[in-house]
Amino acid sequence: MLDRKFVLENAELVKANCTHRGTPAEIDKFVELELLRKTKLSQAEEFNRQANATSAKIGAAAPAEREAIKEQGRKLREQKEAVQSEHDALDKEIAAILTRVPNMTHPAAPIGRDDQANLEIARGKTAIPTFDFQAKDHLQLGKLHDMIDFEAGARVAGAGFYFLKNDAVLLELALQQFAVHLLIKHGFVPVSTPDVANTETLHGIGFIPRGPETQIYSIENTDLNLVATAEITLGGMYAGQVLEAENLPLKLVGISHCFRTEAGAAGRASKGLYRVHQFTKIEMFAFTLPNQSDAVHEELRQLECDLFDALEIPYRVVDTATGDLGGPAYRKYDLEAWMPGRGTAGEWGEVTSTSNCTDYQARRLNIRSRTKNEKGTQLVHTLNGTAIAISRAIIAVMENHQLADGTIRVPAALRPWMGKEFIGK
RNA sequence: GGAGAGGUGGCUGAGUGGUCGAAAGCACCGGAUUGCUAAUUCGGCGUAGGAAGAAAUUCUUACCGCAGGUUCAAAUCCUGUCCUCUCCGCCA
Repeated sequence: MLDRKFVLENAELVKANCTHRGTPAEIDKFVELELLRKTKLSQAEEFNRQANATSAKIGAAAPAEREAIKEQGRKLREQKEAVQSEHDALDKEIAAILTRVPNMTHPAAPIGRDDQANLEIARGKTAIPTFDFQAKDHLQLGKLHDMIDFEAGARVAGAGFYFLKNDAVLLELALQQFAVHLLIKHGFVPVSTPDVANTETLHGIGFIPRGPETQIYSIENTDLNLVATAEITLGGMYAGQVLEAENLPLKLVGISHCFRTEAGAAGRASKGLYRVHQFTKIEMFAFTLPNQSDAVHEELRQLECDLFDALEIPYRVVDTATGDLGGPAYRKYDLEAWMPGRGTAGEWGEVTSTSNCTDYQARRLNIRSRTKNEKGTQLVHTLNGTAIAISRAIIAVMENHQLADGTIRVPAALRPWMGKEFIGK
């Protein structure tokens, strides 16, 4: 959520930003309602002030006068209530508009309508593999080594669910170990988070559960939802808290399962593990001071690159265009790994995403920082970044490291955790 | 899941209808003082919003887990809810 005062004072900027983002928002209406709300607020406060003053007199007043003063107080409170309810109605309407206004955008982010305008800004260290044999996709490789069972997943939970088996399980554990250990070395605090979160927390992060087209599974007759990413729980972890500035940036690496309904994704054909209803993810999250967030964002991007370089997976880094940014993101980088089994001769597929959300999430979650010996507090900035989304990382590892005989070479970085050099030998 | 207790400022902890944004202590900040030194003393010290001002600052509203209610007036009374603790039950 943006700051109301900021929107009011920068209506034209915000409007232009909404246009670039492709999210129409009623900024003019917001300005009109907000100005009205402010006058209502002052009126209500003035009535309240008078009423408080009146109440204060009663204790000292002579008994004979009390009834008259009480009556006066009653009237003032009634007037206050009347104005207050007008104010509250406006406030609700304003909040609804504001919820739909996306974050402002980093000036360097490419402007464009959709992912076609995304800008490739870097490539990984590993070259796209050229196979002198017919490359298999991860489904074929998985079948060969009995690693993935979609049929059983469907029996138990429906289409889009799966069982990992045998070496896929070792691969999942190895990827987790590898990523978590690397991030701990970079000062991240490892966290294993709840896989459910209440609706307020989801709203704070910018998700809208229980609506049409929602990506979120909700648990019936409760206020709980299955998390779509540990970003939700990691961000919510410090909701309402004031963090000491000297402890920032605070960097967390969370492990959680992620659940996504993929409603509305039916048209986006994808096979195998690429788009599934549940996967495990290692997620980075950071709370920073405002002047730290750009640097930490670059750090998260670099860490994602380090991880995929170490996995010897070819990738490109994309600077996400305005129209393709999620609501809370100020700037977003995606890593797209080369997946030889996608399309006819391989395609890029998104494997990580890191966003600087500035104070957009912190405002609703009310996460602030305090600097020693300084008065007041300020909203922190929040950032998130995928370290390893297991399902997609597995695709990239299996497909890029396959050999002519169908065995899969385990990248050196994973061998200590896998305990083997090849899958299928 | 059942029974009981409790949620107050950075911390401890008073406060059961008006004089309470809230005693006291600790911590912290500023000044003074100091040959007995983890001392003494004076003062300051919550957060958010609004108004005025160039600014220091001043005025004002809200906030005592959260949401409602009663009342001219609520930290204080009532209802709901969340959380914590203790005991019991169940259990990986």
